[in-house]
Amino acid sequence: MLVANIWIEHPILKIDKTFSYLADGFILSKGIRVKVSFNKQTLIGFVDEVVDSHLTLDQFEKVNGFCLKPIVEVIDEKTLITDELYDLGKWMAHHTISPHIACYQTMLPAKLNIRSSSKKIKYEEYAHYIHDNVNMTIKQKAALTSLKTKDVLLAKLRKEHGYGVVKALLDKECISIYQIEARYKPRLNDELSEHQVLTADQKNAYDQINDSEKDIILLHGATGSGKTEIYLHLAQDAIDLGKQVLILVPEIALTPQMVERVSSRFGDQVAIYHSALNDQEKYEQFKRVEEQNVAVVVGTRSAAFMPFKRLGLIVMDEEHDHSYKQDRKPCYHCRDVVIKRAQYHRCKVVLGSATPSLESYARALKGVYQLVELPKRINDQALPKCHVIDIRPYLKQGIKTILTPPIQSAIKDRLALQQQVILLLNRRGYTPIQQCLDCDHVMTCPDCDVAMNYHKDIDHLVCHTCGKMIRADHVCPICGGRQWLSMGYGTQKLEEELYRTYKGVRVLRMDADTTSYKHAHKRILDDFGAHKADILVGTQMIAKGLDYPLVTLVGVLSADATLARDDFRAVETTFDLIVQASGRSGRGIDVGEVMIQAFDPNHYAIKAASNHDYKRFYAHEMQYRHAGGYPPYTFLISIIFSANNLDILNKAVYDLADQIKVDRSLKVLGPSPLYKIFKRQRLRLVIKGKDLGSMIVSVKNYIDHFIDINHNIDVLIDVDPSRLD
DNA sequence: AGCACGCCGACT
DNA sequence: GTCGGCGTGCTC
Repeated sequence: MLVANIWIEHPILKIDKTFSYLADGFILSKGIRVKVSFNKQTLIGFVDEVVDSHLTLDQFEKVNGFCLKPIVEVIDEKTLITDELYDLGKWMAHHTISPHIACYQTMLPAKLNIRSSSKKIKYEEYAHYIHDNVNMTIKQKAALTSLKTKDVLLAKLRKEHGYGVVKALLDKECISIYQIEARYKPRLNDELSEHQVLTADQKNAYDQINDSEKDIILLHGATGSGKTEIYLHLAQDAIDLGKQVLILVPEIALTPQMVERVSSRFGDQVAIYHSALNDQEKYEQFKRVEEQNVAVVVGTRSAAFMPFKRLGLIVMDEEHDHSYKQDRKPCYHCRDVVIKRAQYHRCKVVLGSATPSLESYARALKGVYQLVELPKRINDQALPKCHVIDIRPYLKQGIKTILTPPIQSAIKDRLALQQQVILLLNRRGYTPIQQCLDCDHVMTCPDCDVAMNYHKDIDHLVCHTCGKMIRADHVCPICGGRQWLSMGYGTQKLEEELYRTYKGVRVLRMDADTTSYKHAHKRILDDFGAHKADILVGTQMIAKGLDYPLVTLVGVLSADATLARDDFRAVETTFDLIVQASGRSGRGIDVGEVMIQAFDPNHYAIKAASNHDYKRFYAHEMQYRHAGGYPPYTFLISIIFSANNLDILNKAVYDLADQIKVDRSLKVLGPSPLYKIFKRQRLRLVIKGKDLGSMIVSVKNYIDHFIDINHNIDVLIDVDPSRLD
């Protein structure tokens, strides 16, 4: 008797274990989807393993105390995943303390998601030549001849030769029709470009990477030092060996530029994978990789799970970026995933950044990773000159604009020279704060305890945490007042102010609001690249990777806003943002300039960033991490508990904290209250320790028990969280 | 999450 | 005497 252990796709995913089913008469292997009856419902499951039991059905029931049910139906003929990805899922479930099924769902494109087996896969119809026929018109002959060399899309054939002609050929059985699954090919450059010759510095770095005995290389290169060209050369080497290459970028906003460069080198062997693709496109890209029709994949976090069979190189650009960390269950870090995959494929991982994460840099200094440095910009181009502007004196003078006089005149100069400007303001919307004129109440989201932002274009207040919207003419919930004071600056207001200040200026705005429609990122960036605008305004999504030679001024308008965050990584994030944004300036012939507006211009992060001095920042920040007992000196596990009822939540979590505190090897911080989101009250525990492996095991035990007895409390575990705010 | 079983109140 | 309220607990 064959017994299949199956992960059940269950709505609440709280049960992380397999269920056994009778598999006699089915062809099964791990990674195949099946329909099974589960508690009087038919659910979809994912086969883990099939074991040949020597027991009979009756004996099995006696031994185990339950009766095996047969599998209802097998969905897939072939397994969805490779052995490697199957093991990767198990590894991920353990290391992120997440249910296995959640991990496999994350790894597979939505079309193959276990639940969504019913979603239609798109097919394309092709026409195929069979034989000639004597009774053919000239048009029919022409159509048939065009088919002789290769099969043609039926729709295309009909369009070119006419519907009737094709029908006649079909009736005469001169052609046949067959269907194959559609394969999305992104529109790529037709012309291929040659590899550029590496400069001496680049060649040196390239050689160091190749000669390194270590498999993980941290490429610490200044912004504009030509890291991408090195990636492309390394990729070519891997392809020449018949291997595949994975290039990761942190945000979709960066994929157009990277895709452009990679595809102009490698043509249609390139696949793109990021969250803006629809389900069908993702599925088709996944299959292209599986069928090995792709040599290079460029993508964001989720591309780390592509079904490669012979990876030769993984590049992770901007490795410090926090969007590599998923903040939903399973909270995995893309860097950990690709390092794991590289071990399996025995290939190198190149982590590139101008501002490496402290963890990675520390590992490189310790010799765990190979450190390769590229301190200078390409062709000895100067790093941009940075000016830090203290906002406070202007505020005292009563100047109520986000653009201080020095930056205003600098922008004016650039516009006169027909050069371009990038302005970074890490706040979307029009104004971030709405205060009641009668009682000073600041309007917060009714579901989330965070201030609501006014968006002028839609004339609504928007909660940036949950998306809730309220009409702008709302009444104050405290005093009934109707008059509101709008304070602060968002990108919309900045855009408006630029139009007012500079007559005839052309401004593009890039933030979550302007990039919601498909291909919006590419469209905005293409327009800016074609100099259809003078100023690009945006949130952090414009800080990284963009390379426009006409940009000679970058303004970071409120540089220390991120410092106010109560988070161990707040300073690092601020430093990164300033250095990365600065790096957009002066990448062409003209020397670039950067203006940084801050309330605290003497803060060490701002000073170090304005001097492009990573090492000094690193030394300084590591002291703080050491003193505070934060990563990379310790490991953290964050556990966020949420429930509708605060009393129940408090009691359960305080009890749990007391239990864990008995364990002397673990340090427990909290429970600390977090602001509520989506109407749910939240508490967090942070576990600190020196040995992540044993921390994972004990936390898993405590939480499994906790979930068993607290059904109404949601638990989100983040092993090695990238931030705590 | 469903969907059962289960143990107490208002109806023909 | 039973129809049905939704509390509790299980799902191979």
